[in-house]
Amino acid sequence: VSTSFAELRSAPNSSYASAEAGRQRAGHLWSSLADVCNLLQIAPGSASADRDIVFQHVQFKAGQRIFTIGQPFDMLYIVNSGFLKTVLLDDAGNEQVLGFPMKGDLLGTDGIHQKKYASEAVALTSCDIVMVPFKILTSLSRRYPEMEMALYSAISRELVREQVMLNMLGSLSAEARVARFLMSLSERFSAMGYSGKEFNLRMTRQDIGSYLGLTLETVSRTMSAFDRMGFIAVDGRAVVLKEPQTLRTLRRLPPSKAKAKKIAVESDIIAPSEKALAA
Amino acid sequence: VSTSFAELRSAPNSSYASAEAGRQRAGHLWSSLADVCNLLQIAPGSASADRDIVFQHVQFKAGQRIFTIGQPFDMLYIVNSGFLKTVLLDDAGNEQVLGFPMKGDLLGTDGIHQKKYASEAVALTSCDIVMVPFKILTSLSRRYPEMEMALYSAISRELVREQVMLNMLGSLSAEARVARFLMSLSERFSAMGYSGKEFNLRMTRQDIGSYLGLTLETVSRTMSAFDRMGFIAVDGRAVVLKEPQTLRTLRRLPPSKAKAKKIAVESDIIAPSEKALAA
DNA sequence: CGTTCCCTTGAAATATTTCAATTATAGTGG
DNA sequence: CCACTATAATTGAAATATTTCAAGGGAACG
Repeated sequence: VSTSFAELRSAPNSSYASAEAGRQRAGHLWSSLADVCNLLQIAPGSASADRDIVFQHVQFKAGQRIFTIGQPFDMLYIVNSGFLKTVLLDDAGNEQVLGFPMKGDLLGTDGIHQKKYASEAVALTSCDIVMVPFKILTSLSRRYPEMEMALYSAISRELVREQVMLNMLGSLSAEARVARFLMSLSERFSAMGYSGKEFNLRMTRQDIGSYLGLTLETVSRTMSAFDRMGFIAVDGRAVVLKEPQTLRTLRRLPPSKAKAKKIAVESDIIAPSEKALAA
Repeated sequence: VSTSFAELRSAPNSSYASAEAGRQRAGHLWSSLADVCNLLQIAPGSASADRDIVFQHVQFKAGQRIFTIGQPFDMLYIVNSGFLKTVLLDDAGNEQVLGFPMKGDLLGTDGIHQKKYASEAVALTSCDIVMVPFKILTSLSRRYPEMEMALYSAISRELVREQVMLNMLGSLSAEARVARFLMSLSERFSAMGYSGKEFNLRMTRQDIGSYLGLTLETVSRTMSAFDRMGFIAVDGRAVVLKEPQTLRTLRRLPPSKAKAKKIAVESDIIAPSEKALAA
């Protein structure tokens, strides 16, 4: 089931590579409007009949930026293949990871407001990206109402996704955040037709930590703990989900219970398999 | 300068009042398209000439819900006056505060995607809200391109606002979050023509804490600390900003410095005014 | 004028970070 | 192809920020 995840994963994470931002070279592929609708999981409606409009693809290598903060906005991007991260940069140049776009995701919508991109997108692996000029999209909206709704819907979905993240950062423990992160990846891989049970992380612990509002050490420790508890098997970037249901519902290791376990372990009265949990 | 903030502020915070959700009574006011553009701070363009379309207002009292999670989406709302909070509810019924909309803010855009509202809006004070049927807005978009852009722009702005919140929750200390929250309120009050220096909080410490990913006690303590340090004067919900510049740039009390101060205080070698900071 | 909710403050508990050292992994160039 | 270097991941121990628990006082509302 799981397709070859053994692609390159260079991601040199070069902090200030805005020089290399932009198009690497003219892509060789083109997509029709129907292709794009399909990628975005939109019912194409009558718009799919439009054969006049095609969209160019561009390829990016790991580490390259699709667009950068402040760059004039005129284009939306749709991921056709590959994995990316979107980030905000503070004045000190520190990255705040906002998300990990993959196949079917729409990028760049945050640029509409100020006519400049508010975040930047970095390729974590080789990527194939469809370029969609915003002007063309709005003109299509006028001709095909279902395209209009699709665009609103895509942006609205992004909004909801961020709301869920805010909720997560505002209310969940480190364990719960990591657990949900893994499940979210799992679901997205499944939706793409890959295995939701076994997959490779494309981002560093640092990236995950930034995304979840945690330090990389906490992420590492939490994953190791999940491994010891038998919820997952983790080896570097390779992850196997063994108890998805546990991960899905994990909110926090109940403090009272945890305390009880700790005491129990100290007095050696519980099974060794449970010691890992309290350790 | 500061207008009468001494309105009612009941906000009984009644957790499950979905029964009272919806329109309180038919409003007596109506807005033209030009009024709406003005409220949203949009250049009206040719659309303002359209006198055929008017939008109804509705009044809400503190504690009432403008819309609730899961309710079928067909309407956007624009705040004409009053203060609200938008919240997410988890399965246990706990509120996660997403924002504090006020005059000029657009509500309900998160409902576009699933055709159901993803969050709910609760009045914190009496509110006057303009109802804008989404269908009418999209039909206007087709007639007036500047209306189309205005709508995209408003949603995009919301997206950026949430990104900034994610950054805040992911990377800032409790002190920095509270400081930025106060400055953000200040700027919004200023933009509305009120005093940005002195204002009343319309939300509880609980609400602020939820919004900032902190407990209400931490919010209270942090504000008290700012007061002791002379950055603000706080008395319940009344706030006076005394050193906005300090608040604006506050990232975290530098640990090394804080430690130095602590030691200094313990050995009684620094000025009393500085003791508050280390205490 | 009592009841309820809200705010403040302290002290102890605890989750998470920070600092530091070690091992693994991937990409580079001889 | 191998060694070399830089980046990434793991883990421990100590430091620290924030939460939790608890109690008292204050403001608002009916």
